[in-house]
Amino acid sequence: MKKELRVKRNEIPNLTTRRLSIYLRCLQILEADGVETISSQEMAERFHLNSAQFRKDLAYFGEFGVRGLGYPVLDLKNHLIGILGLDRSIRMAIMGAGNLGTALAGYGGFNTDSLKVTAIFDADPDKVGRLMRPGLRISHVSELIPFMRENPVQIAVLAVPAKVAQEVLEQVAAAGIKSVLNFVPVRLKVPAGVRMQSVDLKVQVESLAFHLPREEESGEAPPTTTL
Amino acid sequence: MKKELRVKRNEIPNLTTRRLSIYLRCLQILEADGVETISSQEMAERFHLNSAQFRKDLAYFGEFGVRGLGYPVLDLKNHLIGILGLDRSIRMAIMGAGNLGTALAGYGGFNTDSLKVTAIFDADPDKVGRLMRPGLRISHVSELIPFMRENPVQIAVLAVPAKVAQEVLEQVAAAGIKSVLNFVPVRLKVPAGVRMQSVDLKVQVESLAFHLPREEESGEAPPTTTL
DNA sequence: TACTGTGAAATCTTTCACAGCA
DNA sequence: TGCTGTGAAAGATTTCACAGTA
Repeated sequence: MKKELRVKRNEIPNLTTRRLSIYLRCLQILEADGVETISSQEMAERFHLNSAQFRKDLAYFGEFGVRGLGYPVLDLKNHLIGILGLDRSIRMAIMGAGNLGTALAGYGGFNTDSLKVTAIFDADPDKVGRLMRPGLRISHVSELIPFMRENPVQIAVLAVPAKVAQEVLEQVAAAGIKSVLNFVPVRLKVPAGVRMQSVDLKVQVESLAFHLPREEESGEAPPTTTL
Repeated sequence: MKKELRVKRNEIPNLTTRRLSIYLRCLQILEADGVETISSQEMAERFHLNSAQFRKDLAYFGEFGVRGLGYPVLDLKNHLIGILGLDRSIRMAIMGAGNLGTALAGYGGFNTDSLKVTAIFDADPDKVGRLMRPGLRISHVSELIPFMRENPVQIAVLAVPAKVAQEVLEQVAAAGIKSVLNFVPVRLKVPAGVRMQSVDLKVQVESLAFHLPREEESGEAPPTTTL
């Protein structure tokens, strides 16, 4: 009784979604290592995961395992690619050609088989026209809407200065981009119909700072790990 | 009855910790705007937060508000700085002077009053010695331990190639660094006594991909926002 | 009066533990 | 036998709603 997707897509826990992407990465490693079948237990040991969680996460989408044996690596990998929607080409535009925007445009994880950075925009006329790498020239933000008509992108990456972030987010939404990965450390009002994920590097560091040992304290605080 | 910290530090929910850092940022904006007092309700409206959550998050640490009035902005800001431990200097080392490492070394959020990037390491002899900016020269990884004796850092940022990530993480731990912000998209075994936060950019994008509309589907999926 | 601080309820997520199948 | 798939329990987090107070 192998069904694809047993509950509505938006009922899948957010954290499950993220783990799928991690599982996919692990399976790709196993595939490269020539492993054909793996049990949830072995998977957990090898990649520091939780075996029950692994099984339950997958169970939202169907029955991919074989009782008594485990999961067929190649098959499960392909299923995950389908579930995540990585079986087609996903194009991304980077908004902001600063330090971070430039690094992200060249980031390996954003330039894979399915994911592609196909555009980068900036407001600075000095930067516009510059070639980031063969085939990737910096365009002016005002060209976003005409660009989208020729070469639609599905995801925008926000890496602009804080002052203009809200404005650029609205332009992105107006251009019809529905998914945004935001790196700007500012509270944004998300336009209706847009899905936004924020990566806040300063928050990450400050939450590490919170747990740093302090002079006034004694006693050990047992550290833990996230993600 | 104003106590600082009513429960043990490691009993504070992880998500609360992160929000503290966001609250601090909001308060800094309010301070710059000359706002002296703010209610949890106003706070929520202005920054798209949840007012009950704001109150409850703060309640882990003491009573900072005035009933009938709200919270004194300056005072609460200073409390949060103390709670997060940003009232002292926190030094960070970037491991890996590639694309991302270089961008992070120059990232504004990592170079503030309290946070400072004071070192950057790489294994490539061609990069070693290069000056990233005045006062920040790329060192060879093998110099990490002697460097730590002279200029201890509290946080390491892992931005090295996946193949060497585990090895570098262990070197970092051996050098006595207890907090790691990891950008490498790989499952790492975290050495005992080390706290690690991972930022996985590919996972972020793929979880957006998961929710992208598909050809085979009809019907609207109402999008939402994280963080 | 207009707010905070907070128990209690609701919701969400993880983990347990085992029935059932290859 | 050795595993998966999954209800049910436990645990964590958010939200409600209101007593209490400046």
